[in-house]
Amino acid sequence: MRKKAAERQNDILDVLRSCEKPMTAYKILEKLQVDEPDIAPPTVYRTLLALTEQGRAHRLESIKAFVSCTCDHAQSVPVLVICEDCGAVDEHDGSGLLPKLSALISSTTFRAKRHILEIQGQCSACLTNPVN
Amino acid sequence: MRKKAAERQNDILDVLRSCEKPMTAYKILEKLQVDEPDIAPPTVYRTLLALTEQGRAHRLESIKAFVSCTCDHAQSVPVLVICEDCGAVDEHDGSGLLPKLSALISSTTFRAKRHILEIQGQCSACLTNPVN
DNA sequence: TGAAAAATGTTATTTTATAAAATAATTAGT
DNA sequence: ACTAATTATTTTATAAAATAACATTTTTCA
Repeated sequence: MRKKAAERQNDILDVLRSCEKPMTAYKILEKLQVDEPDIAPPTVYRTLLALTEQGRAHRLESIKAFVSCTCDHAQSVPVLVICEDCGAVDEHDGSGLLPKLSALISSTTFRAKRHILEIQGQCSACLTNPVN
Repeated sequence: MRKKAAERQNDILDVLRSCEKPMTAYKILEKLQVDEPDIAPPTVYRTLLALTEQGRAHRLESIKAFVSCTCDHAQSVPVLVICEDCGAVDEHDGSGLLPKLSALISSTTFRAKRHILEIQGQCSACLTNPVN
């Protein structure tokens, strides 16, 4: 008996929410395989593609991992702040940056479809309390 | 006879410059292997790491590829504009965005080390002349 | 010179991602 | 409601990207 896409999407969102840290596709796969041992990578990747297209999850391109969206899913410019030490990710809405960004690139001639804004560094917890 | 790191770095920069489009690590490897058939992936990755740390090349995280830097290598916030259709990449200096970015994240508590700004869309050439 | 450290090379493997084929579910026409 | 055509999903297999671990060479400097 096979699952509907929407149901799978919820399963994966549940996994992402239950782990505060970003998860790679294969980590997600492992979690799903606890209940459904036959699931294979393409199922996970396909579902993650749907989720990211809907804005319900984000892919952290710089660390090849995924998090669930914690802001407004409709926002067009998520800014993902990643702690290199503990892996925690914080999400902000970067819509306010769009005017400056458009000015920067030759926006009259380039049609932007997707903005990828990621910031890597150390979060306050890891700065305060090194060796995490 | 083995090559010095600086020489390898120049070799790879030459490859990146001679191809206007972004190159994956393995495409670079292929090019190098024309002259030096024994080169292996780690050599390429190590050299690319040095180049990106120096700011002489950039890694396009969202498409897993590399380009040579065309701006000031010292700039801290490269904005890489990628055409999804033809693959062309344009580089801009996004330092001017830093104040707004800092304001957005809790900059008093997060210490930013690296900014990843990539914009995907269609360049003017591909908009004007579809089916490239 | 020669021992220690640093840089580079090699082999093998791991991790990430997707192509292609197979199967199941759904839809639309009658 | 039945069945062919379409669409969606799963499965198998493999491709592509990245790195771990170890070996070797070069450099440094006592």
